[in-house]
Amino acid sequence: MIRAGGAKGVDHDWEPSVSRRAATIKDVARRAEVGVATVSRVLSGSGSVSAATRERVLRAVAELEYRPSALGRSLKTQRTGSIGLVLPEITDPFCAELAAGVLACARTLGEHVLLDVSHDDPVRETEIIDRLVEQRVDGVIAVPAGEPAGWRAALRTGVPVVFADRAVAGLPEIPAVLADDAAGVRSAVDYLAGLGHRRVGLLGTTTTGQAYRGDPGVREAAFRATLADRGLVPDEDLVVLARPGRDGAFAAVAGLFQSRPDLTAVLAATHLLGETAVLVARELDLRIPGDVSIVMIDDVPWAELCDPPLTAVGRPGRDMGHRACEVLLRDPARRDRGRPVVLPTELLIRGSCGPPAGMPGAAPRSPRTR
Amino acid sequence: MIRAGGAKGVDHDWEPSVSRRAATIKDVARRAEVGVATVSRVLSGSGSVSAATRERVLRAVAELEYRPSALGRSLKTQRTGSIGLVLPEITDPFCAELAAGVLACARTLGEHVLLDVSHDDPVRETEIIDRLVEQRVDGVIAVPAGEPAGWRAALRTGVPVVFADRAVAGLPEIPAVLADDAAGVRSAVDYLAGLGHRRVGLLGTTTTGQAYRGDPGVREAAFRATLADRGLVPDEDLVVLARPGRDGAFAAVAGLFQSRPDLTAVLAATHLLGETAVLVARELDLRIPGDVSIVMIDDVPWAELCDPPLTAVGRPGRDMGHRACEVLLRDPARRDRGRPVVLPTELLIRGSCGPPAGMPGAAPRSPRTR
DNA sequence: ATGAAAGCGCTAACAC
DNA sequence: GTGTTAGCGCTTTCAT
Repeated sequence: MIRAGGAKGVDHDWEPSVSRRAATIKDVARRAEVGVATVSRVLSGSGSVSAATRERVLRAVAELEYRPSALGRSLKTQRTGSIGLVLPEITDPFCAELAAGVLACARTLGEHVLLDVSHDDPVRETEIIDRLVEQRVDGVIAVPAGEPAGWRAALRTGVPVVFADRAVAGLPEIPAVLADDAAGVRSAVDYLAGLGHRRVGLLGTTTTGQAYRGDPGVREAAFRATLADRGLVPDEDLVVLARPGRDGAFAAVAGLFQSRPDLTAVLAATHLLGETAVLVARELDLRIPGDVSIVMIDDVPWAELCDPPLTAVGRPGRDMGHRACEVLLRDPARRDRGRPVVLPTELLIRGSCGPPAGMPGAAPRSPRTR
Repeated sequence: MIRAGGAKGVDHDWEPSVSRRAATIKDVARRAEVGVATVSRVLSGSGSVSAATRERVLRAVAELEYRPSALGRSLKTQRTGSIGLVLPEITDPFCAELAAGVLACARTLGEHVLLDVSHDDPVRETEIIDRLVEQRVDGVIAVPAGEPAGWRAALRTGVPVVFADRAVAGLPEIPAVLADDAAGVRSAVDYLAGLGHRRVGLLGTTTTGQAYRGDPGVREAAFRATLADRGLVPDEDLVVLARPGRDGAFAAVAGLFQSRPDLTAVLAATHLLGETAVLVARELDLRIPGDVSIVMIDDVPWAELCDPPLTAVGRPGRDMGHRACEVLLRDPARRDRGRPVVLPTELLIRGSCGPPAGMPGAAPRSPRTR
């Protein structure tokens, strides 16, 4: 195979085709018999090039199957075109939704997404941040584990950071996109109280490490506040905080259900707790909603498949991810003011709640009438 | 703003701290009064440096909060330390599991993961591949959408590719990590037949675009073959192929259930179809398993929460992801031989199957006895 | 309209 | 043991 040699003419013997080194901008320039700058201009669309030249360059690009290297470009421009996404867990349906939102937005903005999971471990999270900084990502979106130190360090490097779903106490300078959890809890408790429930339990989570804004704390507080507004003294035995993990959830739920058989309704602060509540209720032969009504925070696919379908407080995970990405990438103004973006929740009434067992009008030990 | 432009060693006036440019290896070298190579040696641990020098360098690194730039390094070494992960969907629980496996393995190997989703759209997938190549990822793991062209192009650039969960027909040279779907289907059908079922339906999916190895085709084939082995002529009316999406699933399931009330069991080839089957059965007032037994391929969290809990063929999504990553990153040998890695499935017997309605020993229109 | 050349931050020869 | 230097592939003045 003979190939007419270009300007400086010496033919390369291309190696056996299979693994010849990727073409660089220089190869293209040589082949098109132009300077590298011209190739760059053609490919970036900036500057001006004659039609004929452009044509030649494009042909060389095609013939060589040239792919510009983002490495060279990034080094020069000091932008990598990728952002980091730090999630506690990718198998969690809420996090996955959030990720989908980030991905969708990043795509429209032409950014890549570097994903990593922290398992809610601050040490690991800090490690991840470090590596992300080393990669020189253009920004980071995180559902933070709660330890401020790592994030402070990140800030010092100058990477823009946006929190989603949770915010870290003591870092008001980092913008956040949150769900209106307080309103969500309120809507759920109001609904339950409206049904006639007087002894409502809360299945919450312990706050590991630092306190969050936008997480456990506010759910608990909103729970108490709503009850108080209704003139119900929150019975402290009825709020139980589960340790992280399935076992913690199980212990908490079983403990609550067994120690307080007079309980008529419960609000599960996470979908894990909701799931556990359903399972434990089944094990204890408690009917839903006949014996106990359940509302769960976070709507997940299985909520509708449950029998009865579970009433839930839906939080817009996908929107939150999308929004966080927008704030990060195209809203530096907002990034500077510290006010968090708060997105509304929605009470999705399905079949898991009814009037309390003793209630006039309630069918005793049977599916709800009303 | 004046900066003393010193050849060697004039003190810089650092700017107001808030956004001064990140320190480079040069800054560190200058501050530690050594050459850049020494800094590099200290940081990479290679070569030899005197304890005293190392000390000085480390101090400078700390004082400057120096973070080596992966950009510079990658450009030089021609390795980015990141791999691409292309999934049809991140909100799908199976994909999320797979992603978790990849993430776990990548982490132990010190690689970053660039995630993108194709929505099973070949056009989009090709776009993603292109961008990944441009980023010079060290390799890509994909649950492919099915169009070979894009992958052929990828191969030509020299990026190693490994498929997971599905393989693309016509690309035997790309190694794949698959689940043993045929065995999974067989175990399910055998189980159903053993229970006494004679009229078993299959809810499959249409094969969009190219045919897969490891997806719809083999499930359907295994279904027919198992039935045949049992001496049952597969009734072609009983296998229905759903179009992608919720609507397609619904149409298929409703169609099957309504047109063939004599059906006593059904195998759902995907979790979406399983979910839909449960919903439709409920709507049609068909009891599970009294009127119809259901087995689903893919075990998902809600399978246990269903009432009754759903019997399913579990596929090791996380392992598959982990394995795919290993094959990609540390098993170039296997990468070359074309034989796919096949991981076993597991039949998880729960409560959604019983003997067929008319069966001697079966309680008519009621939960299973046996 | 186009080319030459100077880096971007790093590693790896190669000198000393 | 340590410094100097030549690139890696690209963009971007600055000349021409």
